[in-house]
Amino acid sequence: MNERKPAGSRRREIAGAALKVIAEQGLARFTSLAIAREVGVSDAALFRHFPTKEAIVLAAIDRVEEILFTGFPPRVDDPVERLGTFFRRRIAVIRENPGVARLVGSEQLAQAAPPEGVARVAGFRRRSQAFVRECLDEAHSRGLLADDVGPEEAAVLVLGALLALAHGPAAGRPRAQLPERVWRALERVLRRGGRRPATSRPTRPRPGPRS
Amino acid sequence: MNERKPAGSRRREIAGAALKVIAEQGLARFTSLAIAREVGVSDAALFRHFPTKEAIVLAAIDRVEEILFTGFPPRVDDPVERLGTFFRRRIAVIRENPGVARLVGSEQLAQAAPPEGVARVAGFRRRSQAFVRECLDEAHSRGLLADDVGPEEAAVLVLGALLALAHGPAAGRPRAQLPERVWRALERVLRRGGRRPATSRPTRPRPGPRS
DNA sequence: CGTCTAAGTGAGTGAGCACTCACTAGCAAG
DNA sequence: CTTGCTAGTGAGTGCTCACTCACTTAGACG
Repeated sequence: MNERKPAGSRRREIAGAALKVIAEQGLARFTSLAIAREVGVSDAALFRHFPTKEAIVLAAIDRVEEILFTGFPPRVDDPVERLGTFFRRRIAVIRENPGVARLVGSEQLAQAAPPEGVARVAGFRRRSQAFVRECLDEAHSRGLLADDVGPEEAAVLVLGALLALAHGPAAGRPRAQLPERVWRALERVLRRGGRRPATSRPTRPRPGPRS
Repeated sequence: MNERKPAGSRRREIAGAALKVIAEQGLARFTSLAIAREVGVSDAALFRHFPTKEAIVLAAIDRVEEILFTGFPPRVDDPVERLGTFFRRRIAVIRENPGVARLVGSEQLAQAAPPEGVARVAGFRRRSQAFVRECLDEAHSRGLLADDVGPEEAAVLVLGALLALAHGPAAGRPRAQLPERVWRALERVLRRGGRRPATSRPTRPRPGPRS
């Protein structure tokens, strides 16, 4: 028999394993046996901690929410800079948790989840989109946006860049700073007067605090 | 017994039905029975025309290629305008074949396909990305690009916008012109001198010829 | 018309899956 | 140590799915 663990910790472990399997192996290989092997127990053991496989998926969705939305929304005054902080954090999250982006972006989680879970994942997307829109609307009404780019189009550009960077290959070394360059390009494009020579006042690098 | 059809036509019909099922119902409901019901025959009949379900998926991938890459690449001299033509065509394709974008963008097809198919779908993405990069590199070397946006960043913006528009909701009426506005914003941002007051010389509306 | 080919069918078959159950055994408290 | 609790197990169970097979019959052709 395998090592025994208290229920709470096993639950988290199982949810994490589910996330890992679905992210690394895809839906087709996302079976209770695969989850169990990842944890190192028999498949029957899973059902001591969760009533169904769907419940495991829901717990995995909880984990995704935790990963995506800690320290959200960033509290930064300037709306464009706030958007930049969000952008960089999302990129970091995607880098550190490969697969999570693919999960939320593609419909894979939705396929495995009960309707409740599908709705929650859709909610994650809406929440991120709404945040981007709000930043841009605020920037617009404060007169910070360049006037040849409406906030609606700007939102598509920002969200799209995020999607493109997330779906791209795991970003080999030479391309590591690409996201940063993309954001700087975006900021120049979005900010009123942001297109003065590139030395104007670029974004603060913010090595800093993860709220 | 059902109406009999010659083999070639049935094959195409089955591939199309597979595409429809996988796009509309998702991977979980993508079963041979579902395909068969879509066509209007029994599931056993499918295997008169294809040796395996995987072979059906491969045929569906052929169909996707046909849909995505007819009239590709556009033959337009100005690289930015060429990119615009591509952008608009892709948007149109996505609009007319809902689901196809989700298929290629998300990993759904990959989950159902044998490795050969996965590679082909990855090739579709690479081909589109390479085209975008080539347009932008050419524009750059011809001095057409604004000099505060490198071709690499520009490619992320263009591909991202495409992704964001494709993944968005099926675009209710009021938002119908959003893709056009997004492209115009992109063009202003990319072109050297494209940011003179918005009345300068925006994109030609091109009501015109589908090559 | 009769003949032959092959598209179509209903009833399987075996494999893999989520989930169950009777049972084992680690661990905490008395 | 004994007792009680529960995490863990191996051997199922029933279900769905891809695929097969013996057979039927549409329909092209002489």
